[in-house]
Amino acid sequence: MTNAAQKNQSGNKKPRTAITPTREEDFAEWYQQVVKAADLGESSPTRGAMIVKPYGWAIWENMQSIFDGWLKEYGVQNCSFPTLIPVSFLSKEADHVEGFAKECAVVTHHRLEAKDGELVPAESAKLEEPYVVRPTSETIIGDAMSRWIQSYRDLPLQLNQWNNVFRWEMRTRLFLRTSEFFWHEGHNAFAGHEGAKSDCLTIINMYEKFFIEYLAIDGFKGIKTAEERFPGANETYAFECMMQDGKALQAATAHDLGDNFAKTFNITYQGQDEQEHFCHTTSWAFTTRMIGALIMMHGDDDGAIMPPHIAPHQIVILPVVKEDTREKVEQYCAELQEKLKAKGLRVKLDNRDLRTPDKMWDAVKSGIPVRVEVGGREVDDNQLTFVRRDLGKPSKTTVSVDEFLDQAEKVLQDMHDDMLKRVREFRDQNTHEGKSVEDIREFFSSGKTGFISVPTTLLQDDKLEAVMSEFSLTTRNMPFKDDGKTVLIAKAY
RNA sequence: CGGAGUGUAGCGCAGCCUGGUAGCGCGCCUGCUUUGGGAGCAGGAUGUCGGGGGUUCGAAUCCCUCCACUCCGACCA
Repeated sequence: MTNAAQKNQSGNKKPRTAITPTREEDFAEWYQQVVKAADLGESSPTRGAMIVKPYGWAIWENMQSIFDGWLKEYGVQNCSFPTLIPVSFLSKEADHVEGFAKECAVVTHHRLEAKDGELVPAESAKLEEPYVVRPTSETIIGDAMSRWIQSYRDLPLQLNQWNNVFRWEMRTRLFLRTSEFFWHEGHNAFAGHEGAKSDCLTIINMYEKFFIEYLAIDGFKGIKTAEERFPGANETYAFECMMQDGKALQAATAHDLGDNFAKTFNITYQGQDEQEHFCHTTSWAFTTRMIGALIMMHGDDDGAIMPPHIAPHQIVILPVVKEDTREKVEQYCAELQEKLKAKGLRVKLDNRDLRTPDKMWDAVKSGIPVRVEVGGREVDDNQLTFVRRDLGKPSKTTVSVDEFLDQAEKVLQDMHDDMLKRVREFRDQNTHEGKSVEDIREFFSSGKTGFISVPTTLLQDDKLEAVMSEFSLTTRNMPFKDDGKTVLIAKAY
């Protein structure tokens, strides 16, 4: 740690950056500090599981409400299945078992009893068949589908649930990988493979659109290699993003399960041909991990930067009061908030009894897109001063209230567009082309970070595996844009 | 789950080697002055030293054990 950073942490000197360390000094530690500084979440007494704090949850709620609307538009219906799944269900699909068995929490009793001053599972209350806390719900939904679908007229069946799942992860990081996480899981059934495949493509395109338009993030849409597929899937479509440290993060997936689960759970329908057929099913999801992605893709050394269209608060108003101006400034700010709210904007008025600089840094660290400062001068001139979070102090502008009301939406949209542009430039600048296994070795041994794009034919190269394990690399996906002729290789979260 | 490290006030840490029942900075509370890029002075509150066991007259400190967290792997959204 540098001297400056130490002073920063002890709080004695004016800090260089609001977050210590900087991204360059220690990206992993920077990430954790940003999560803490923005008050998004924290670890919990339950091993590996996180507490999502109100500000973090507000982001998730915004993601939910927007995407949920899109799903309904597409024809998907929400529903709810049990958190606990009979063990026998999970063991029915061979690949699926292999994928999830080793990370399942298991419920074996239904009662506790006091023993030596402690509560322990009661022997007499042992379950005939244990349950697993769902790691994902293909099995229990597959079972229901087998009963719900009888005729071709019942298809397609499109279901979704917003819930939490549990996977006993060995190594956890807040929002990126926790033993419990929140997501939506969609499960659709179709008459044939055509429907399932086109469903996956529709969904992955919806994810892409959502990420671009609301989260200001872009990445690579493509198909997973066989090794990286979801357990039990015939094909996995994935959206891969590049974090600011050059590592990859899988942002969303859609799985073409073929008739694998239909065969295991007997999901069949009678067609117009009077014959019995197996359905083709899909499953797809994105998770609270996206909150981590927002931090790692947009954040800077002063903390989080929230994309305007998903930000819990798009604008924060800071009253800058002196004793003699307090009353008029506070009233002016309250009116300003109402006017902005009337335009459909999410506006926070920070009336807390704190010094202005403290409130200001709070707004900076939590990444509120636009900060509005109002002091006695502005009140007298019917003006306000605003700053864009991503541009910082140099973007400070003083305008009349009317002007701001007119342009607020545009300021937010401009910020969104700039954020997206920066993300795309970063992605493109850090995606390199390679032709051979040697190119991969050279790239990663040079200490460079990012993705390397190589011909798919290299997957058959005997020497590939050695390089992959030498640098802890993974194949991310085979991007659509190259028609499956290339595969992206990177370190991953 | 393998390797490494860390658990002491809300946060960051010192004290541990050489046992004698706790300290610093920030934060927090009160008062006054302040408030537009992290304020100043003065007073004040806060700890079962991660849990359990052992050694000892006495344990934050020594020993055993469990747990949690962080980092690097393996596994995965």
